[in-house]
Amino acid sequence: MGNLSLDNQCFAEVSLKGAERGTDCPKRMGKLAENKIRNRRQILDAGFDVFKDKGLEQSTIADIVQKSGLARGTFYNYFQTKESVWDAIILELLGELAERIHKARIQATSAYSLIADAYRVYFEILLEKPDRVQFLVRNQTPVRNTVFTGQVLDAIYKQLVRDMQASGHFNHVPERILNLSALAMMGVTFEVFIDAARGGKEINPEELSRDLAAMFVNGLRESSWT
Amino acid sequence: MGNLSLDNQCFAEVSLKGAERGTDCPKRMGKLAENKIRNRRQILDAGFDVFKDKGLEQSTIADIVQKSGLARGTFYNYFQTKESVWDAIILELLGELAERIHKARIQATSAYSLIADAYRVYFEILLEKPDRVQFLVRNQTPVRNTVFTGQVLDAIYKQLVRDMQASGHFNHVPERILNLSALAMMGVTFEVFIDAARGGKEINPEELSRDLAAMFVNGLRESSWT
DNA sequence: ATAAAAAATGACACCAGTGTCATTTAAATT
DNA sequence: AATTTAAATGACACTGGTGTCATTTTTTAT
Repeated sequence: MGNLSLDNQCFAEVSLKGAERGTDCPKRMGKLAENKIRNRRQILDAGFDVFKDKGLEQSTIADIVQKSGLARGTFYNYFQTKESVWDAIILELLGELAERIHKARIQATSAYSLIADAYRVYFEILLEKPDRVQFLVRNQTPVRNTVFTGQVLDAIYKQLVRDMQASGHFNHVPERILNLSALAMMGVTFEVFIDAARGGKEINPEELSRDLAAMFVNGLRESSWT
Repeated sequence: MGNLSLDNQCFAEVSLKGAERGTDCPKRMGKLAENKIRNRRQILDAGFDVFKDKGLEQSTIADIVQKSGLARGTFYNYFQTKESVWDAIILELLGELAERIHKARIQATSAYSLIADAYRVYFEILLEKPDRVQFLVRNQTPVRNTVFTGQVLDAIYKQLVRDMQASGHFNHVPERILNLSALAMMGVTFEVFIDAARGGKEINPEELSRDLAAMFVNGLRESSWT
């Protein structure tokens, strides 16, 4: 799996709409640059679809090329490998995820809500677009691999620890346990979601996040549940 | 990843030693059958080494064939794909793991020790043979994928839930939480181990299992740590 | 000892996927 | 409008790996 550094610098978030519509946006963008963005988008979208259907492993550059409607050679103007397409897709998704989860966390008013709200946001985001669920289920392994690797893991994991510390709700917990639990919360997230998806159970973000938070905050000992 | 059903029925655990030594064993085994076992063993061992070094994805049948010392054609008399070699290897490892963990669990005298002891056994088994650690680290993804899939997951996961219930130490915990926590414990295991391995930290099975158990039993709330 | 059966061997044909590059087409510049 | 620069195109050659199978070797049965 690539290293998630940005393969191709064309990261302008400028939506095409702006350029198409007229002059409400800066609009100092030639057709060339415009097309670069559109092509990149097309490749990413095609990649998402292909990965969703066949899984990263089984997907080939040829597949992506075909679905994108572009020519084989064009692909190589934007990405070197299918993995770099993958990385770009994940990066995009994680960006949104991280932002919204962080937002939820800093609003939390208790240890419990810090955990519960983050989980809820996570589940909600996934369920927002049905394709995302299938993408995740079909690619559990590579997603996990990307997320739990190097910078990305560090970014997410450290942010979680930082959020927990900053909240002040966990001052009493020894640091090594705090680290452990952050790791645990992340590790669990996946399992739980996939398990639910696999069992065909309807996922109830509200309930699931409540239970998970309760479990982590209260533990399993008797006094917690009587 | 294959379905872990046994590709090739030759699962006789009879060690070659018995046959070589003389008559202390049944020894009603012709050279043909004997060789079948030896070849299979050779392929599995070669597979383990290759996977350990290159990772499942990067490994090819050609690699395994070469390391095994057998001929290409011979390989296909025993396995259809590298994945079935993989599955056989994992199955063997999991067998040992499951047995020893179960043994530890049924001896447990408290909720805490049920969890802690199982974790300890798990870490110990991994550290027993150094190659195993490298194998795991190099193959986190496929291992996880195999373990958290279909029958195997069910076997391990359900066994855990059953052990917890049978112990009587968790009668007070609502069933859905019990299921959740079993999932959590499994999900965490990996993360924690890999994290330690990645960080280059020396792994202390004793301490790590204590902390994990404490976390799950007591939870993170204030009263648990003051 | 001989014949029949089982298994091992490795050369070979085959293929899906890759990355390149000479050529064409489109956009920017003058 | 002409020229230059940028990007798109897809045919092509190449490759690493696969699975097969006719032949040889080893084992078992007679």
